[in-house]
Amino acid sequence: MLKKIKSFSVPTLRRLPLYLKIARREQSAGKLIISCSDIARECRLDPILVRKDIASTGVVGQARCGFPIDKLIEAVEIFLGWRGGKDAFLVGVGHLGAALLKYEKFQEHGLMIIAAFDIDKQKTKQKIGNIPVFLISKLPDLAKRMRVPIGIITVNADTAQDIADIMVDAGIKAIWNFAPIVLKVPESILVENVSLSASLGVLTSQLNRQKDSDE
Amino acid sequence: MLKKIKSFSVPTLRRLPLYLKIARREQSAGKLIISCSDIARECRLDPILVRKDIASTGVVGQARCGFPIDKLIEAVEIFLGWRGGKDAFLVGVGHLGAALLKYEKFQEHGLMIIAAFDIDKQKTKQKIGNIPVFLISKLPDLAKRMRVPIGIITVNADTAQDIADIMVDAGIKAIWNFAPIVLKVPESILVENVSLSASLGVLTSQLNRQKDSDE
DNA sequence: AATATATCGATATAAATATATCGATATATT
DNA sequence: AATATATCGATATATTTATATCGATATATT
Ligand SMILES: NC(=O)c1ccc[n+]([C@@H]2O[C@H](COP(=O)([O-])OP(=O)(O)OC[C@H]3O[C@@H](n4cnc5c(N)ncnc54)[C@H](O)[C@@H]3O)[C@@H](O)[C@H]2O)c1
Ligand SMILES: NC(=O)c1ccc[n+]([C@@H]2O[C@H](COP(=O)([O-])OP(=O)(O)OC[C@H]3O[C@@H](n4cnc5c(N)ncnc54)[C@H](O)[C@@H]3O)[C@@H](O)[C@H]2O)c1
Repeated sequence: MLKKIKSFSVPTLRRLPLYLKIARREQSAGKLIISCSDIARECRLDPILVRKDIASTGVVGQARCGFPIDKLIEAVEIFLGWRGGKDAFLVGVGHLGAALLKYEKFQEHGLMIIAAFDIDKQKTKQKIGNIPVFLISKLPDLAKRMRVPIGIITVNADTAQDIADIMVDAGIKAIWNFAPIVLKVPESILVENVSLSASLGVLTSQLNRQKDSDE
Repeated sequence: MLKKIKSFSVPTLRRLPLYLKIARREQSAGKLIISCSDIARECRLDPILVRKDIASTGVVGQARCGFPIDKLIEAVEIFLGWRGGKDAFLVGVGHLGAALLKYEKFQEHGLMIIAAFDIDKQKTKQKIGNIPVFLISKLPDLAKRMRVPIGIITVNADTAQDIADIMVDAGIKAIWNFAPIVLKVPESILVENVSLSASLGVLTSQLNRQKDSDE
């Protein structure tokens, strides 16, 4: 019974952060109202699609004018779970992991990376982006005590499953996975994969086809 | 007339790299044949979906057995444009850009980052991941002379459009954009965005909804 | 040799997503 | 004040994507 969560369209969830970014910028520029058409033009999307996406956050607009920016921002932030901020642990302080730790904008997305972990003792000697790095062995205890909901995986592909297992055991509910493998986790655990291969596949495949048709 | 390129499903293009990775691994392990069911199980997808995806690459299988791995790999690589390798320039040697430059696996995806560019002269003093870094002012001439098809954007959001303009002028055909903005480019230019906000939006939104239903 | 079974490939159906249409309404324009 | 217009919100349609069904076939099993 409880399983019947109203699930929202993933494409919608992926577009909303962009609308939010635009809305915030316009708000900073002093605007009080923004219309779906404005957003759609900038995103190069159909205004009807933007309106439907925004409708799913529950915010109500004004005919002929658009949406009050403050209400729109609030609704989208709440809908995305970006209000308040969620704690996260990052595991794998390598090239990519360090880049993420140094990225300051995640706070705008309600993500607080409060600690990082690595197996390499050298990495624990310094803070990165003002975030402390601990030995991976410390993760379970810390995660349980602090009830950290999100784990970020930036270790090598062949270690990623082990780290996922550790995270699940430690009570982490959602995993943001940058390693190029499909993690095996219990159904109740959310996994979102960032697959650069997938993205690159779209680009190069289309590039190839375009070239073929040119000649 | 020429515009009528048979376009393939983007979801399919995004899944194929994963199948390829699995196929390559199984080939290394000595296997000669692989079935859609095998791949589907590992990817946690419906075998029918995997079969349809693979069918779009044109490879033919054997009833009751599966696909010859070598033929499958060849077909997917060709389909994705990963055979031969495509040259790319990267602009913005900051935290993220440097991580990408140091990532060795892009060659497996047919991507050869042959040079990087930055506006900061300091960055040009050293190779990163064995890739030379030049001043951004050198890009147009080099790109034109070498006919580089792909540009990777890892500069700050507020500079990304300028860099895109420079790339388009320099004859680059496809842009892999890591900056969180929608680039304005001519229709003929391909753009693929890597949006961490989008990915994070899916994760946190679903996490929120799950939590709501728990209590 | 006969039978069972797993898989491909084609076709059909279902579900999800995107686009179109239309009335209502708030503002701007005449 | 009357009219035009841009936008919302709801509903309808079209398109895309995913899943199901079924016959053909190659191998394994009895
Ligand atoms: N660098 C990129 O641009 C890039 C791009 C796409 C995908 N990825 C993926 O991201 C992941 C990380 O890539 P990277 O380039 O940063 O690799 P990296 O080798 O630089 O970093 C991996 C880090 O993980 C740590 N680690 C290894 N095993 C561990 C364990 N058991 N517990 C804790 N820490 C452990 C290592 O010490 C290292 O610091 C890989 O899976 C890679 O495929 C990276
Ligand atoms: N670091 C991350 O984890 C991360 C995550 C998501 C998105 N991004 C996006 O990726 C981009 C880069 O992020 P970052 O953290 O690496 O930033 P960064 O500030 O570390 O790097 C930006 C680099 O671009 C260079 N640059 C600026 N203007 C330039 C110009 N006109 N020509 C050439 N080079 C120029 C800077 O000198 C710097 O080296 C940003 O758009 C950011 O939003 C980064």
